[in-house]
Amino acid sequence: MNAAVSSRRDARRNHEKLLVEARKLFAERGVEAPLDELAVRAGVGAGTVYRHFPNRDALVRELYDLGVGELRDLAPEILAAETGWRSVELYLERLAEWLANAPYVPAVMRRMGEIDPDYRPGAEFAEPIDGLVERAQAEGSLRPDVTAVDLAVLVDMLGSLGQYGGTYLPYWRRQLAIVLDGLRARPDLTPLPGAGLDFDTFHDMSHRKGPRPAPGA
Amino acid sequence: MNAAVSSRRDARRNHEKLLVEARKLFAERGVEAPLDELAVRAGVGAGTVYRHFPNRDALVRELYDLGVGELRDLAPEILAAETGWRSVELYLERLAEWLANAPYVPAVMRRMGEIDPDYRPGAEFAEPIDGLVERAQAEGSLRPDVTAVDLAVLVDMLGSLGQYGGTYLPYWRRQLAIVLDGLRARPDLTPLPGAGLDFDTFHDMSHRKGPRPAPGA
DNA sequence: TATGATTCGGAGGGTCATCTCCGAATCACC
DNA sequence: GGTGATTCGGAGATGACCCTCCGAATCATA
Repeated sequence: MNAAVSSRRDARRNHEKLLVEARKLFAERGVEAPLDELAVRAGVGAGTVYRHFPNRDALVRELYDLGVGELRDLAPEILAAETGWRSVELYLERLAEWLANAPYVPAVMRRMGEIDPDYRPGAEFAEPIDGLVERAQAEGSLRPDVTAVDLAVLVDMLGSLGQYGGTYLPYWRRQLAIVLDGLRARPDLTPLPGAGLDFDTFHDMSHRKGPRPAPGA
Repeated sequence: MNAAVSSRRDARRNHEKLLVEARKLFAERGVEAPLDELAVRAGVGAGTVYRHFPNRDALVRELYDLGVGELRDLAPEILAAETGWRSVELYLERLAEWLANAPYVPAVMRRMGEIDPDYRPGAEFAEPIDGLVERAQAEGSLRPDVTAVDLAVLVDMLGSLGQYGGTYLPYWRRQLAIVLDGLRARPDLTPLPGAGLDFDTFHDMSHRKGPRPAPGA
C-alpha cells in the first residue's frame, strides 16, 4: 500500500514539507491549485514534486490516507468514555474539531470521489459509530430516533465551520452545544421526520449524480 | 449598478441561458470551470460568453447579486410569521433549503471574497435577523443565550448539506429538527460557551486570514 | 575521503483555457 | 421587405500549467 520511505534525509524532509504545504495550498485554493506553486512554497524544484508524487491524484490519495490515520488515532479515547452520552459528546467534539482544523479535507474528499468512484470515506468507522449510538440510546441519554448517519452528517456540518478560518474556531463550540442539546433524549420530543438511513444507503445516495428531486417534495 | 438589459430577444435569451448553465457548471466543477465549456453547454460561441460577461468575475458577481435578490424575496414571509418561534423555524428552513438547492452558492461566495475583500454577504439582512431573534426571545420560545450570528452560522451549516447532492435533500430536515430542538428555551439548559458575536465582529473574524490560534485554547 | 546511488533543480515541449477579433447572421424598427 | 445597429460564432494569439528530462548536487556507506 505505502511506497517505501527513502533512506535519504533530504528526500524525507522534502516529502514532509510537500505534504505540509499541500495541505495549506489545497485549503486555500482547492485541490486544483497549480503544483508549480506547491514547488515554490515548499522551496523545491518542480521536478522534485513529481518525483515524490507521480501526479496530483497520488498526492491527494496520500493526504487522504494520512487523514484516515489521524482519525483512527482519535477513536480509542472516544469509544472508551465512561458513559454513552460522553462518547457522543466526544465524537462530535473531537471529529468536528479535527475537521475544522484541517480545512483541506473537504477539497481532498471531493477529489477522492472523482478519482475512485467506489472509495468509502472512513468505511471502517461505520461499525464503531453504530455501537456508540446504540450504547447511548440504551442508557436513555441519546434521543432514540437518531441514527449513526445523522450523527456523521452533524459532524460534517460542524466541520464545515472551518471555512470561516482559524479565528472563528473558539466559537463553533456554541453550535456544538446547540446540536448536543438537540440530541438529548427528552420526554416531549416530536420524532424526527423521514426515515433514518444506514451508512450503505447514505453512501449510495450522496454519490449519485442524478438530477435532484422536485423541490418541496 | 446593473448593466442595461438588451432590447434584442436573442441577447436576452442567451444571457439567461448562460446564467442557468453557469449555476449548474459552477455547482459541479467550482467557479474555476472552463468558460469554453460554459459556451458549449449553453449552445453559444465562446465570443458570446465574453460579450455578456467581460470576464469570469463579472459572471460571479451577477450570480451573487441574483442570489441576494432571491433571499430578499424570501424575507417577507419569514418575518410575517404569527409567532416569533415560527419565524425562527421558517428562517432556518427556508434559508437552508434555498442554500441546499443552490449548490453553486458556496463556490460563488468564496470567489466573491477573493474578488472584493470588503464585500458584506447579505449585510442588509443583519438587522431583520436581529429583530427576529429578539422577538422570539421576548416571547420565551428561543433560548436566551443565542445570537443572530449563531443562527446565521447554523444556516450555513445546514446549507452545507447541499454537498451531498440532490438525493439527500429530503433528509436534511432531520438535522434541521435536531438543531431546532437545541434552540428551544428550556429551564434546565446550561448556557452556551464563549461570548456571543455581532455581525460586525463576526465578519472581521471570518475574513481575517491570519494564522489560527493554538488548538485547544 | 572516496564511491556509487539517489535525489534535486529548472528549462522546455506539449496541452489546454482564456479572451480578442471581425465577417456573417439576426434583430428592432419603420 | 428594407435598413442600420446589435449580436453571434469560432478561429487563433497569448499565456498558464503539467510533466519530463538530464546534468549537477547531495547523501549513505565504508
